[in-house]
Amino acid sequence: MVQKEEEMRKGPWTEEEDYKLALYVNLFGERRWDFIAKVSGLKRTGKSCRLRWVNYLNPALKRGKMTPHEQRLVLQLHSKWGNRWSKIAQKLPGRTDNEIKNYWRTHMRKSAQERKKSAVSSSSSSSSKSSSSNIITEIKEPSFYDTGGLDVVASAEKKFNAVTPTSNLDRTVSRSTESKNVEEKEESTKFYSMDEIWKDIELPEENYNIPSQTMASPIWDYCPDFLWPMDEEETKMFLPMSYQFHSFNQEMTG
DNA sequence: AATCTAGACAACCGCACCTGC
DNA sequence: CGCAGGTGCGGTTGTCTAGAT
Repeated sequence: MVQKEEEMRKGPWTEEEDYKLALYVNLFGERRWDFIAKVSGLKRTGKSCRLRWVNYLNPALKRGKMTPHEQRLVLQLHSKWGNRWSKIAQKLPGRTDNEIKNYWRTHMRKSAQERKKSAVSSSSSSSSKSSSSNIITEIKEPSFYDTGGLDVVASAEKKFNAVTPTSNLDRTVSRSTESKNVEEKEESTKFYSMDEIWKDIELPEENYNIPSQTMASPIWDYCPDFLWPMDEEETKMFLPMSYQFHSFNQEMTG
């Protein structure tokens, strides 16, 4: 049933793997990942396929740097929800939880380092831990970028999340209504003053209208249009993968 | 030019939850 | 009700690259 572990590929995805995955996700939708992994002939786990799609191949993804607006949104939402990355990602179309998580991690580490420096240089006797900016904690502490203090809200919400539909789409739809309720609940919960948070980041207002540096996922640069509006070409997809990819390449190269 | 470092991004892992049997 | 498989999430680690030294 389950493929032997030694047969499963790990590590970076190749272009060919991306092609295959994109084709089969288009055929079967963004679900049944184990099934897709199996029928596509990819020596990857369903989990790995899903991750690759969600974080990289999904055409809805924005790529490139976070805009100042997005950066502020992340900070604002994180102050409300803590490390609920998927929840935060829902509010930033085209951004993944992984991307936001990475962004946060990188920038909080940076902020923490700067803070540490300034703390050392300004005062060596200050040992107060009740700083208003406790959103930033010491580097190398466990989960240093975890705000903490939101456990109550988080656990309450966890119970609220008990009803979860199956598909990604359903989940998103459901969560949008769900999160609204949660938001209503949380609206009254205390969160960090934004002034305190904004102090830690640059706020180039003038950059607001700068178009975000976005681009399609790399694979879409060379994926032909015929891939997405599916028609009789679908039948070809059921040919052996070696043939499919070969003919695909021929399409690409003319 | 070589090496070092930090940032950005990709991917894996473990756990929890959901669903169908 | 319990179990197994599928899926999603958060945490963590690995890799690549650009800039600094």
